Amino acid sequence: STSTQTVRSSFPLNQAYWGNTLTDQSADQQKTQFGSRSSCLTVISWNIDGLDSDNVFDRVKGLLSLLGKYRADVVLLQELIPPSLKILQNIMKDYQFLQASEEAYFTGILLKKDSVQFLQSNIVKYPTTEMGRNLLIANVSFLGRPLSIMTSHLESCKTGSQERLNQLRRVWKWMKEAPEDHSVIFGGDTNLRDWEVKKLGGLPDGISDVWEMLGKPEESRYTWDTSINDNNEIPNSIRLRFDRIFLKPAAEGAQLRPESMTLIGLERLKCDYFISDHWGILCTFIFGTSEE
Amino acid sequence: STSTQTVRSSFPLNQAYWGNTLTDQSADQQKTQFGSRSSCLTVISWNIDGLDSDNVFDRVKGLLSLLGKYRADVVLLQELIPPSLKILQNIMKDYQFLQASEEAYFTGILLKKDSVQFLQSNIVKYPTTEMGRNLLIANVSFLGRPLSIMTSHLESCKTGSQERLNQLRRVWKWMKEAPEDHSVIFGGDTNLRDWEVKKLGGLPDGISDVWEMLGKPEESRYTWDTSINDNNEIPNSIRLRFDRIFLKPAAEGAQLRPESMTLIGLERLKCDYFISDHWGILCTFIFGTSEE
DNA sequence: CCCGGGAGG
DNA sequence: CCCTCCCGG
Repeated sequence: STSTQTVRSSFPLNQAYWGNTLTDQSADQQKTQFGSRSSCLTVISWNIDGLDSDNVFDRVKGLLSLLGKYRADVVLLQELIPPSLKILQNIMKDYQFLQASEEAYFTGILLKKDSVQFLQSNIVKYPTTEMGRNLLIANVSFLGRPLSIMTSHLESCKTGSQERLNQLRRVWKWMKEAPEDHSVIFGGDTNLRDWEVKKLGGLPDGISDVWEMLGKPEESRYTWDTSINDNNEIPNSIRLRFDRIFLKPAAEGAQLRPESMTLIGLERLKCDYFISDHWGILCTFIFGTSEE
Repeated sequence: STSTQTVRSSFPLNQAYWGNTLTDQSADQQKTQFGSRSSCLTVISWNIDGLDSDNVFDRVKGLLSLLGKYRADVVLLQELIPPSLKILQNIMKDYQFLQASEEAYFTGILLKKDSVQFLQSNIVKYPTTEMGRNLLIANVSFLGRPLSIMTSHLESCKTGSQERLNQLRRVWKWMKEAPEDHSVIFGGDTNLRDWEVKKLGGLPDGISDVWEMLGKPEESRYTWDTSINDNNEIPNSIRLRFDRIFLKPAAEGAQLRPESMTLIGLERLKCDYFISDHWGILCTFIFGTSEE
């Protein structure tokens, strides 16, 4: 349609296709292209490095391109900043935006309106954070089933270990205390080192690490990888699994289980930067029984 | 005698009195003054901060003054450097010197010849030290009883924790494997934090921390204390019990037990420095039965 | 030989 | 947002 063309030309990206004027037909085709079915839940989690002010516009364009390509039901973003948020909101009219703050940088939950029904949200404070971090929660309905969606950007840097683990315990506590009939998905930049999780005695009963559930695929292990990503100009090759997705399935009924996990944002932009210093995680879930 | 005067005047310290020409009478008076008896073993352990090149001569003079004041049977030094060692050797003719290395800085054991009979020595390597540290052992006879005397300067700094604990395990192993009829005394700069000992499950059976045996006296707790000692110009007040003495009594016969522990080197020199950034430990032991 | 922060790789 | 080194406190 003309209006669709207008949206495209006002935002000149080769792969960009956005707007609430997009026909249902083309949206469905899009979903089919990436193997989704209507019972499949697609989640993206991504620290988009709002603290890096270089090439911000190019990087947001690249982000929009990929978000448009995958059209995830739920997008969990960390290090959103007001200008980038504004751009996303202006383009992604078919998503509902929740944000954990208005200032500096913060997390956000984007819910695809046509598949995810927003019910309520909650912002949980981390009382001792020195970096303004918190936990953002959205309770939603997806295919008639209740979901709790959570995201956070846990305290950064090796030196933040103690505080980060306090925050992680709080995340797990909120996951555990979610209603039993809710499937709970946490996705975010945890800044975790494996030894830190070990230090807490591993994951609590009932909560799983989605990457581990999928058999620890090497190709989607490291979400922060300076051997490839040089946005930060770090000469050493360091690879860490900072970004993680945790799942607590509902106690009864069809169980949500992970189907795939892929890293996104691996392509270099024309400006030679990557969209972020983190790769994004694209994760699909499906409702099923243990029998199938 | 004239030669004694010569020694004194060639090393102009108010409190210095040294030389193998010192009369037995004055030596005994000296010992009596500090409460020693012939069955009492006096041990000094001290990291004399050879890595600090400021006021070296003044500091060595101060050290000599105190070593002369106490005339310990055994002196365990860490951070000896060749020039300081040479001065000590030239003055302290009544001591036998053992050193763990010839280069850089190293530990030494000084044995008072008229009370301690040297039998043999051993230098144990720490295979993974990054700071050239090792364990120096002397087997001696004191009052006809066999003693194992050990000293070491365990890996420094908070970051050296892992290596330091490896070294500590090795020290304890050598203490445990000393002959059963030997009393074993380790004294040195362990650089230990209390949580590190806890991490190893505490002291092994049969080995005790002398400061703990004496009831953890607060006044001899912290051997490194920047609230008083400003040699390192550290503005924060940090107090740590880096320097420790471990004891493994002989399996049979009269048991060596600690009698007192005092910190030394607490006075400021004329140059306004302390002798070292560490206090020294002055410790007395006595042979006795558990009945007395 | 404490700790933290800042620069450079 | 990695690490190491250096400096100042």
